[in-house]
Amino acid sequence: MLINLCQTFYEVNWKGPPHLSSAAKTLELLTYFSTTWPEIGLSQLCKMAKRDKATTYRHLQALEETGLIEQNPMTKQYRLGPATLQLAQTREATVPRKLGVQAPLFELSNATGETSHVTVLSGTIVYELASCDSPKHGTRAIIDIETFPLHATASGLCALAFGPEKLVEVALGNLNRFTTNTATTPQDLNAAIQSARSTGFGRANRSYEDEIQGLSAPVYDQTGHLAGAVSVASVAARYTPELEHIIQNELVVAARQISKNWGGTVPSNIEALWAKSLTTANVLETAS
Amino acid sequence: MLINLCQTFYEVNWKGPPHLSSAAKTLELLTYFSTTWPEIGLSQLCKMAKRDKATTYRHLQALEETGLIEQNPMTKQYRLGPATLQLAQTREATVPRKLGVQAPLFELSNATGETSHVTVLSGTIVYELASCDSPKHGTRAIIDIETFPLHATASGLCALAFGPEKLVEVALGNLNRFTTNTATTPQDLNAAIQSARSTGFGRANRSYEDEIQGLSAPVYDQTGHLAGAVSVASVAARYTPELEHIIQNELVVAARQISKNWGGTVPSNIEALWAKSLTTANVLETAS
DNA sequence: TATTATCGGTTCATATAATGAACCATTGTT
DNA sequence: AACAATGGTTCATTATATGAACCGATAATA
Repeated sequence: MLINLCQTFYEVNWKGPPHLSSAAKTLELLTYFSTTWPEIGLSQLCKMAKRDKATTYRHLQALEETGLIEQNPMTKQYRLGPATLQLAQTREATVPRKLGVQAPLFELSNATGETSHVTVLSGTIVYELASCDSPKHGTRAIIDIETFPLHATASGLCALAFGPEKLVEVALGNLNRFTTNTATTPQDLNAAIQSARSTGFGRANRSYEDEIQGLSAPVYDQTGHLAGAVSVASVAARYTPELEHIIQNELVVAARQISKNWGGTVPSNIEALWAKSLTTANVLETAS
Repeated sequence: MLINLCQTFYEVNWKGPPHLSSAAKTLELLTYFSTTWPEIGLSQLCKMAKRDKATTYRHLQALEETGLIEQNPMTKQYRLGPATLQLAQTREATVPRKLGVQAPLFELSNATGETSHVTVLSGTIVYELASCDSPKHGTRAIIDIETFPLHATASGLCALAFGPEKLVEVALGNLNRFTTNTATTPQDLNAAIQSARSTGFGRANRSYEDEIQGLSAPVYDQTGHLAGAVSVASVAARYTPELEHIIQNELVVAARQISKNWGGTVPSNIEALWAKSLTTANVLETAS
């Protein structure tokens, strides 16, 4: 698992896998480049990756030969290269994902007044695919990570609850604490997964970031398996049962639409869970 | 140099570099995926890359761990993964290129009635960045390669003529013949380079594909060095001096605009070459 | 101006990690 | 039922990656 959640604090808590293939080590370098840190010098990258300079240099050269990175001729620092654009173009031509996501996300953000985003599951990693802000509120959730921890985010919980079983093992092996609410014991995590499996929604109640409440619904593609999740990240301070009800309704709409755009459909057991959840929510709402 | 110009004919003429690092061999696998061949099985990929199955499998696993490729759960074949989208997003946020290219390309195709495209130079490789068709003619050039040979394309000649000197050596080491017009001797190549240096335009007269005539102008970025080229690919059958004159005029406009959008300017010596070329063309035109 | 501390890049003996022939388990075809 | 594909795995061999020390250049420090 090659995840760098927060490059800024790379010094602390680095615990690299004991044995990585040379190729994997080379590819891992790519994860250090981000929009917040787009250019990295050789020495800096060595510190980040905790690797030798000569090795890192050779790895960078391999990446440069294929155009995945390039050297800024002015600063001598390295940055992602044009080959990345090629690959993305081919990927999107092969498996159009972003295309089927824009409109539903826009609707979702509009209807809820909150930030929405879509993630995709590939292997054991949950990736950010697209996100959409709502201008309704001054404060809003900002999605600035690229890979989502399975155990601490609504998207991740969706993957755990409705994706391949092996994911749970992976998640159990990596129960990082992000906030006081993060599930860091197998018991807590299983409870969260069970909750998702009984409601049809992944829920992250300030478990990844303080003040952010995430709610998430699974999305399917033509394989019939879980392909990702669509989520709404709300500012916890203004989270109410009414808002949750709205979000759940809109999530269901978006999840259906995105699944359709990806060539799949939401399985009937998930639809049943949603129907139950929404009815219950309705009851609660009318009771209040 | 990791170039796979035409994966369809991988069987013939494969002559891989003698020694590649493991990482480089892993990355090379990425080049076999294209829009025309988006999914590749393990055995097939072994044949293409002329590599052992076990090795290829391990390489694929490394790529899969980072999300650069994924396995289609239905067919078990491999395809590019979602991480490619992440990288492209970061790249475009770091070095906006496509953004500054769309409008000028559209204008260029419109004004010339031909297919136009922009390439970027990274290291010693010329990459396709974007292209734009014109609906004017039924027959039109289709750009379906991703990396452009230096010695046989207009874009490549621009890079050789106006880019770093070392490119020439690289090009001389790889004088593949594509058509009967391809420059396959150092003499021919030098003549083509000199022609570009004296006119300010790269020219590929059916040297890469039969029936395609390419014309190309250099583009610059904030470093002050050549960053790429903007080109028009015409169907040779309808290529006339008048059309060439139009294309040259429009190329100059596009090259200036794209350079500006990329934070650079066209150097005055190039501008001088263009001024001379266009005047000469004018004379020819009025004379005819 | 000399000193020091960076930086990106290079070398070479060492030992670790990549390799591929042969293997297995499935699947689909004849 | 035999065959020929496929994706995936094993393990002895050895080729390949590694990193401490080094270089030259640049830039800040004294």
